[in-house]
Amino acid sequence: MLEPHFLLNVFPSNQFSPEEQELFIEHFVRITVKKGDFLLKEGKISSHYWFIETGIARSYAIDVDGNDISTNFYSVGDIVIDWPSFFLRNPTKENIQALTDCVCWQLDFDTFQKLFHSNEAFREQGRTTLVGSYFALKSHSIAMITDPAKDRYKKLLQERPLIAQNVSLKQLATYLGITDTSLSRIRKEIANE
Amino acid sequence: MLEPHFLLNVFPSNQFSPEEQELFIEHFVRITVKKGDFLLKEGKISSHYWFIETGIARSYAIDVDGNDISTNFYSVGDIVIDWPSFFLRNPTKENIQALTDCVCWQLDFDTFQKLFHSNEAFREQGRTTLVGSYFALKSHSIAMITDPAKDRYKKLLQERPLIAQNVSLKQLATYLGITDTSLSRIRKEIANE
DNA sequence: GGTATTTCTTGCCATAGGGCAAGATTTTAG
DNA sequence: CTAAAATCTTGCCCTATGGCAAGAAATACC
Repeated sequence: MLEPHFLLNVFPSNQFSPEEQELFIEHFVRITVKKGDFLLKEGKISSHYWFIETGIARSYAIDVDGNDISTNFYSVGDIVIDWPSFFLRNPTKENIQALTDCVCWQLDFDTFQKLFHSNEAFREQGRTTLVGSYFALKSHSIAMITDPAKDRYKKLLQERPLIAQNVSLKQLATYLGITDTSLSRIRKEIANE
Repeated sequence: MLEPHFLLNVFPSNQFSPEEQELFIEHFVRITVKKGDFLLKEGKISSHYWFIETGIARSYAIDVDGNDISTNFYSVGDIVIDWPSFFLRNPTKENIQALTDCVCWQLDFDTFQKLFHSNEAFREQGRTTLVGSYFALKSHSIAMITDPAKDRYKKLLQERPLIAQNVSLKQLATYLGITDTSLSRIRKEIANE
């Protein structure tokens, strides 16, 4: 029995016609990435984005003191994209690295533009996805102000268990805005509750 | 001598044809807002956005403990929009309030959609503006982790002096993720440098 | 112009989380 | 299978920032 194409989850039939599905799918390229490989490196202009079929990835920025700060994590079904670099055609300040071997579906900027300006449904979905990322970022950003570190970690555990359980302490900690030492203590506290 | 229309700054002639400029401008409505009035209230679905011709505004969210957290400030030339509520048609969690009397140019969702799907230049600009907001939010969010409060305040002073000098201590402080007490002390330290 | 209200400053002490370093544990790689 | 490297835990003490409350200053209002 033939598996349905992974990208049908991304372009589901309740939102896209069969013709649209076929059109979009034929423009994506399947790539595989080894653990540790980079999808994007600081200083480059991002010319692609990806949907993850299998695996986990992380984006991070390097601050003035050389510390590595996780900005996001990506797992199955997620879009992996550096929005500003991809759309503003700027050199990025972020790195995106595979934390495990990954299978991804890749689209390049020019192809994206063609689809974006020619197909209304694609356009609406693109905009919705971007706004969704914006909303997630804002929620995280507000939580950093209002919630104590332990609550932020608990939320991550609940909302993204796959991430919380498969990413190293250090990398999770910087995403939560704390040190690995503190996160270790928080885990201990939670274990004792 | 006739003043050029304010919106020509928003749709400059190096990016838009005279026909496009006229098309866009005729769809915007000029509104005035009194100090203290709300452009948007928590729970509503945002159906408009605005460009500020004169005045200052602030958006804020109320956290679980009832504290008011500033999420952004807006001054002359800025777009005032709740991206998620406007595009996802969700009830918003934010409030947007005029801090001074304001003159704004307003566009409604349906008109926006019509222009967005019919005009490529409008679409490109809309996307660029949204990505710009995303980038600003991400920068602020990373700074909250990597920079001490004093540096964050100095950056605000430098990048948005009009805001830093015209918004109350309390409202600035929550935006920076600290208390008004701490910001007061930071100001004192800076004054003594 | 004077009173009420809001905003800002400051002191005192409390606390979340950080810095460092040693040791324990787990993972990686030959 | 074993050694090296990476990751995680823990102790000790430190620092940035918070909480509260009183007084000072600025602003709004009649």
